[in-house]
Parts: sequence; C-alpha cells; structure tokens
Amino acid sequence: MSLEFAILGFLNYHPYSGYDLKKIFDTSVRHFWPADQSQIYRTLARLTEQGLVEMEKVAQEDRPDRKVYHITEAGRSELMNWLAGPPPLDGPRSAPLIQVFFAGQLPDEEILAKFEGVAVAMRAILAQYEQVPDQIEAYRMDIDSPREHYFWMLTLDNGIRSMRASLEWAENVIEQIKAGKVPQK
Amino acid sequence: MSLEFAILGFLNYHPYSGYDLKKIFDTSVRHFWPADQSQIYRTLARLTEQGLVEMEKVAQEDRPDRKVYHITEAGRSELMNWLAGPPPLDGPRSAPLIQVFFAGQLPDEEILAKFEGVAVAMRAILAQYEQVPDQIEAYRMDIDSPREHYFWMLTLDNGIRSMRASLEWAENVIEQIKAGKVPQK
DNA sequence: ATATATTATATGATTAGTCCTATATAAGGA
DNA sequence: TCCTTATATAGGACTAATCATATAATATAT
Repeated sequence: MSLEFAILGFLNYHPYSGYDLKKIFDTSVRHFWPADQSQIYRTLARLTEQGLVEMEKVAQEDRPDRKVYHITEAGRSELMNWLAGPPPLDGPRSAPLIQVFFAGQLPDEEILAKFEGVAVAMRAILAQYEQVPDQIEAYRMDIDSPREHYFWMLTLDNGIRSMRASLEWAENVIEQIKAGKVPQK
Repeated sequence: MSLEFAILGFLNYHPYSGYDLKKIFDTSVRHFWPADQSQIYRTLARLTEQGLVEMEKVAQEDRPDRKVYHITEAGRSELMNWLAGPPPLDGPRSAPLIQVFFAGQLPDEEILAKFEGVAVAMRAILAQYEQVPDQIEAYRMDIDSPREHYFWMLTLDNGIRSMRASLEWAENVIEQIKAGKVPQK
C-alpha cells in the first residue's frame, strides 16, 4: 500500500522509469522507506492495471528500452485523497527490543558488549543521515521547490530526533551496566 | 523469525499454551512487537516440527483441551545463541512519513490539521505506555525476577523516549506552520 | 582475455504478517 | 430467548516484502 503511494508521489513530480525510481528511492526516502527493486517494478505493473499510471515505451539504441511511467488523472486524485486522509499509523515493530526484553538471561559483560555494538550502529546511522541532505540536493535539480524541500527535510529531522533519543537510551543503559545498577537476579 | 524467538523467550520462563501466549504478548511486548493470534499458533506448530518446543496435551472438562508447549534443550540453545548474537537491525519503516514527504502538495490548513491529529495520536500512545508497567506487574506474579523486570522496563523506556522525540518533532512542525515559516512554493 | 559495473526490466520462490472465519462449550446478562 | 464474553485451537485467503536469478548490451578496468 505505502509503496504504491510513494511511487505515485514521485510520478506526480515527473515521469520516471522503474530504474529511475529505484535510484530516487535510494537517495531520498530510503531512511524511512527502503524499497526493493523487484517490488518497484511489480508495483508499477499493478498501478498500470489499475489505471493510476500509464506506460510510455522509450526506445534506446544499445540499451534495453525504457518504460517511462506517467501519472494519470485517476492516479493524481488517488494520491491527493490518500495524502489528505488520516496518517497510516503503523504499530511500531522493533526486533532488537526482543533481544533486550530477554537479555537478562545473558551475563553482564555480554549485555554490555551488545549495547555498545548497538550504540556504534546508531552513531553510524546518524552519520549516514548527515549525508541525506546532499543526496536530496542532487534530486532538487529535478524538482526545485522550496516548499517540497521543506517537507523532505522534515522526514530527515524526524529520523535524526528518533535516532538520537534511542542513542541516548542506549548510552544510559551502558552507564547503568557499568555502574553495576543492573539487578543480579 | 522474531516472533519465533519471542515465543522461545517466554517458554524459557515457563510452559504456556498458545492462548496464554497471546495474552502475555498483549500485556508485555505489544508496545514493540504486536502478535497476531493465528500467527502464534502457526509459529508454535513450526517450532514443534523443528524440535525446539514440545507439546503436552492437557485435557479439561467443559473446555477445549489445552496444548501446553515446553521448550526443549535444542530450543534453549537456539534462543541463547540468538540472544548472544548480533542485534537484528531492521531498517526503520514509517508509512506516516511518506505522507509527510509529499505533504507539500496540500494546503497549509490541511497540513496543520494532519500534524495536530498526529500529535493527539502520539499523546494517546504515550498514555498507553504509562499503563504497561501495571500490565507487566501482573505477569510478574509468574516470573518474579528483578533482573528480568529491569530489562522489560528498558524496552518501555525506549518506547517512551522515541515517542517523546517524535512528539516534540510534531509539535515543532505545528509551531512552524502557525508561524508561517513553511515556504509557500 | 577476463571480470566487473552500468543501464534496464522481469520472474520464481519464499517468508512474515493480517484478516476473517470456523469450531466447541459454558457462563452471564438483557 | 438471544447475545456476548471467555476459553481454546485452527485454517483459508491474501498482501507486502525479500532474495536470488535471468536476460541483454555496452563500457571500463585489470
């Protein structure tokens, strides 16, 4: 469902091929919605069946033909309805927290190592977030709208704030383990 | 995958039926890993096939027989290996952020209403989080270990910190919209 | 000569998860 | 009487997403 609307959102800016879309996803929304290449192609096929997009074949020499997709009027109104509708609140799922929930079974040193690993991974993700503006800047050549840009950056701000909160949590846990504040039984 | 280990984690505390497990999930880990009833039963069947748990039929008068599952030695070692292993880092997915990414297409009043709705929903979730300790307290009758309890509470602390960070983000956006700081084109 | 990367699309197989419904019995309330 | 709730398990149908692989031509590097 979500991928469908993300694709419609981009095609509402400009017509793109599946190949284009994969690259756009990887440099703009991957930080909160990674998309698989094969799923993008399959979703484009479905959107075409539903009449929400239209395919235009663009022949190329020496390369496979491009299939460039254009949003239709029906597609545009579907998108606007969804955008104006209620936010699709997803129950938060976090597989790492399952490990935390049962981590008491492990000895303290292993728990400490685990949380230190988690903190390192989180700092790496934060470092990656810092590169997103540059990546989006490249896409901005295509869509030069300060208003759109503002909302793109909001999604990044959300990611940074959430990740910082989780990192602070992990650092706090590390301190408590080091201070011997974890009950031993 | 994750559900498998969550179930093994609980069965490592104590033998339970599928029905028991559903109730335990709903009062302990739902805030970061909601589980569907039918999926719990199917996963128990698979774990039995794999020899990680064993089923014991407990006949009852007036009620359907209970199928109580016990963790096996193989199951216990699978669980401990997974617990000690690397955290299963999942790429963060947030469908609501897709709406935010393309929200520039909407007029400012609708965006404001959307974010105010999001803030209300987030405050409701925070309020629900406040009830989790009491729910877990009930389960504590079964597993009375301050050490386990400590890690259970850590998962809640993570949820609260993340949700607060997102709420602050939403409130910040609302302020900016009200202050007319969103570019108009 | 060989391997790898880039452009471009597509399918098969599988997994995880959701939603709905079925079945069976008893208790309690409207 | 009928409806709902609680206890207890299970299967069918479906969707979203992942992983691996196939095809085909060119360009570039080793």
